[in-house]
Amino acid sequence: MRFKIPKVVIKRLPIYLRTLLDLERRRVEMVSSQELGELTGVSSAQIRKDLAYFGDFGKPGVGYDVGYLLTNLRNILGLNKEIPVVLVGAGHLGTAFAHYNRIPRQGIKIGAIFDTDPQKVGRRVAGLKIRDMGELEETVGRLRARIAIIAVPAPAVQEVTKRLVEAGVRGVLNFAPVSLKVPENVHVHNLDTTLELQSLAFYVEQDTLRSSGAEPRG
Amino acid sequence: MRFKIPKVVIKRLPIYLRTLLDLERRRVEMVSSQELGELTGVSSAQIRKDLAYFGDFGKPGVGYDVGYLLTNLRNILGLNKEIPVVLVGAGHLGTAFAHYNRIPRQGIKIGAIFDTDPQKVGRRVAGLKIRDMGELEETVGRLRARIAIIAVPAPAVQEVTKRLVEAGVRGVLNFAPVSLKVPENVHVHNLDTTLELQSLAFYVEQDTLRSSGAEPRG
DNA sequence: TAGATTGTTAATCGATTAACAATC
DNA sequence: TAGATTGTTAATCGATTAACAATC
Repeated sequence: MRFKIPKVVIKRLPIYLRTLLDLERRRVEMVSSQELGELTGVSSAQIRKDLAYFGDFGKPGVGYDVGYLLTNLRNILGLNKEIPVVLVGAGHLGTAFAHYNRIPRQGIKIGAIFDTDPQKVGRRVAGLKIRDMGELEETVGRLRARIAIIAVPAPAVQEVTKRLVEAGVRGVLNFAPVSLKVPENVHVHNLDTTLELQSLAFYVEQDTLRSSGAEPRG
Repeated sequence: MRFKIPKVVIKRLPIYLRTLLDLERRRVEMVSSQELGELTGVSSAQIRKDLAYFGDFGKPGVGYDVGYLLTNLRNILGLNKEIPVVLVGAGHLGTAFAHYNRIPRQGIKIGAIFDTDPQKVGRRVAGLKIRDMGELEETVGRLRARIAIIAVPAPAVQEVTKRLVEAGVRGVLNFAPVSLKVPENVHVHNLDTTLELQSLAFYVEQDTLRSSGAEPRG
């Protein structure tokens, strides 16, 4: 990249991608930043600015070609080829994830599933055989997996992450409520239901207080 | 609240809460903003500023009393009492969520689980009987549930949300990859694995290009 | 051409960091 | 008291919005 792209911009690109896929499915050929803004909830100015970090994809007076912008977004995000990921943990959450991603989306394909439980090892989930954790390093290397989804109990997450990183993983999607320590060349995205629920509780509580006429902290 | 609290601040409060719970478990009685910062990855100045939105909880020269700050954070987030939530969808993801929250954490307690599938209705998940969607409104009302977790297929999410909101729900945790339309007094938090994976792909791809010496877009 | 919409610059808004007087 | 750390103000940094010349 010629200069640093803000993280908020990268977070929005998949939203644009999803919306454009929907437009493509509906045979829409051109879209303006205004229209895309209404569909995504992002301002038109912001969309134009976000896209301009990566190139000039639009035509003044016309808008953006849906197919052309889709191709470019896929290239930017690195989704223009198959991306093998490994899933660690075949509990309820891991199983849910495996089923949801049974069919690869935008190149992202689960290449292997691991678990420690001997009862589970060898069984199949979403068409994939559950492997023993002992095969982790070898499999990650063979698949050249750079991304891992971690759906193991919180106490095991740090150790699993360490092994994955040593095996070559550079991006981790973590579902456990822990702050992972990783080298700075490794990227962690957390999906923490507890944090989201607790912050949701704040807003719901606020609204309840307000509507009941109570006056917090004077 | 006397003035508007930034959303980023509210998102950090549960992180402080979690870390303080850990300190309490380890019998630590006092903590400085500096120490809390090292444990959470948030700067000490930011922690002091965040907390100061809600009151003066610390003592100059000493720091924060762990128990006292915990109590206050619980009060701020509205977690000082039981918070009934309903879970819609008893598929893999809903089941994972139910098992993880079998024991209430910080007051948040699953009060009911719903599904449309007649095969599932009546069966038990994490000690709770799965109810038919027909009971949704009545049950939400009876439990006075203000928060719902939605773990149903994407095409059903908007309709389910509409019914929940009409029944009194004001906060929604949505796992499906859709932009929910809700009245402005309803809060939606999205946990979207697809978006997180795709943005992760960007960073991993970048690093791969950089380390291989390739030069993107000149 | 006339109308529409881009890419980009300048203005605004908001959040983080630095610094320090107050105070335990 | 001397040392430490808070709460808060001012300075900095970053992201969003507004506006418009360029151009299809």
